[in-house]
This record gives sequence, C-alpha cells and structure tokens, in this order.
Amino acid sequence: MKDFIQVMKALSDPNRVKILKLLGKRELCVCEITAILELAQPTVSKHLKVLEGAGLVDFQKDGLWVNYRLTENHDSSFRAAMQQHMADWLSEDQEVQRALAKIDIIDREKICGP
Amino acid sequence: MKDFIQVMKALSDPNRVKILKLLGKRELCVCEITAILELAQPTVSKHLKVLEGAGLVDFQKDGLWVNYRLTENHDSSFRAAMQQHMADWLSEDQEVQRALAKIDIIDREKICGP
DNA sequence: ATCATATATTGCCATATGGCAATATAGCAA
DNA sequence: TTGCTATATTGCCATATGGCAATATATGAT
Repeated sequence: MKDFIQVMKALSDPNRVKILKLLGKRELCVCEITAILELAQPTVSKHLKVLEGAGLVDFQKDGLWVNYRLTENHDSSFRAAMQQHMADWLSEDQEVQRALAKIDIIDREKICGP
Repeated sequence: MKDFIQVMKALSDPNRVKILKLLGKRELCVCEITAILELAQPTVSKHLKVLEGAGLVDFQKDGLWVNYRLTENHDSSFRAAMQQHMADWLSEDQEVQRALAKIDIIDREKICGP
C-alpha cells in the first residue's frame, strides 16, 4: 500500500507530471527542466527526489550534470502501468504541450552557462 | 490537467483507496464504511466527498441512508482506467483484505442502531 | 589550491490535508 | 408537533506539501 500511495502522491502535482512527460521525450539534466518549467532550481531538485522515491525516475551523473530519465525496469505492476499511461494521457493538455515544445529549442550549454 | 490531478490526489490516501476497494464489492452506506474503517463519521464523509469530486464515486439516497457506489459511466479515460486498475491492484494488501473481510460480516441494521 | 558551475540540502513560509468533536441538516416515526 | 437517526458541515489542530532564498556539496578547469 505504501508504495502505491507514494506513486499516486508523486503523480499528484502538475509540475511533476510535466517532468514525466518531458522525460518521455528524452533524458534531461536539472537545469534544462528548471528552464523549461520556469521554477527555482531547488524546487525542481525536490520534485525529482519525490519522483525518484516513487521509483518513476532514474538518474546518471555525467560530470557536473545529472541526467534524469524514466525508470526502465519496474518491479511493481502499477509503477509500470502508470508510466505507460503517462505516455498517452495529458498529451492534449496545453501546459504540457507548452513544456514539450520547449524541449527541442533548449540548448543545455546556453541555458546553464553564465 | 486539473481533472487528472484531482483523481491522483483522491487516490493518494490509504483510506480512500480502501473505500474504493470496498465499493468494488458492493454499495455501502456511510455508516458501514465508518464501521469497517474504524474512522469517525465526519472523516468518512469528507473522504467520500473527495472521491465524488474526483468523479470516482456516486451516491443515491435511500431514506436516511446514503448509498455510495463506484461511478459507472466515465467521461474521461483516466478515471475509467484508474477505476479498472483499482479492481486488480492492492488485492493482496493486508489492510485492504482486513477491510474487505468485514464487508460480509457487517449488518447495516445492527451497526447503525443505538 | 583556487575558482566556477550544476546540483543537493536546509530553513522558512503559506497553504493543503487528514483527523476528530461539536453542530447542523435531512428524513422517518410516533 | 416532537423525537430519533444517518449524514453533512464547521471549526480546530497537527502534519504534509510546494515554493523560494541561502547555503552546502561535488566536479571540472585553471
């Protein structure tokens, strides 16, 4: 039960949902997500920690950058199912589309630089 | 997006999840749910309101009783999908099983009486 | 070692949430 | 009417949550 609740809570915030939709397109570092969602960096870090705690998101360090991505191999059925659903659901949502639109324009080098 | 978040929030509480699992078996009045979950009656009423707001639950008045049941005809895909999932998920959960076990024993007349 | 940069952590605030007791409302019975 | 009962609403409290600024940590470059 606790696992399930943790997943549902993770999916109960619009910005976290947007992050999952974004990561459905490709890996992203924290600063890219920060730029796309127009949130403070610590806020994004906290959201990512919640998603990681729910087992929905993974990361890999690459020098200074930390690349986040969707978790690939799920142990629990509902984590896998929900992640699958997130690929389809809310694709028509305006906020989501606005965020997804930025993903191709954004350049990590330019954004994170001085 | 708002609809989706509302559904996820509704599913983010163990007692609300248990209520959905219970209603998966049969209609229940508020006092039955109160007895099964061992919560105060206003707490149950509030949970039911949240579930109703999320479109997951319906009710029908029958004299003094208010019978709650799972919503039947869904407009949104994720409401329907989540309700479907809830029928399968967490069936092995101990807390859920303890609640479900009570549903056959409980007698509305005896419980709600003086 | 020193500096710069990307991310994480901490501390704080405003608001949301889950719980209960007390009270209000609604419907049946006498 | 009066009383009784099932449910809803309100008020309050403790805790959780989402946000940011400030600070700490980690890694690469000079």
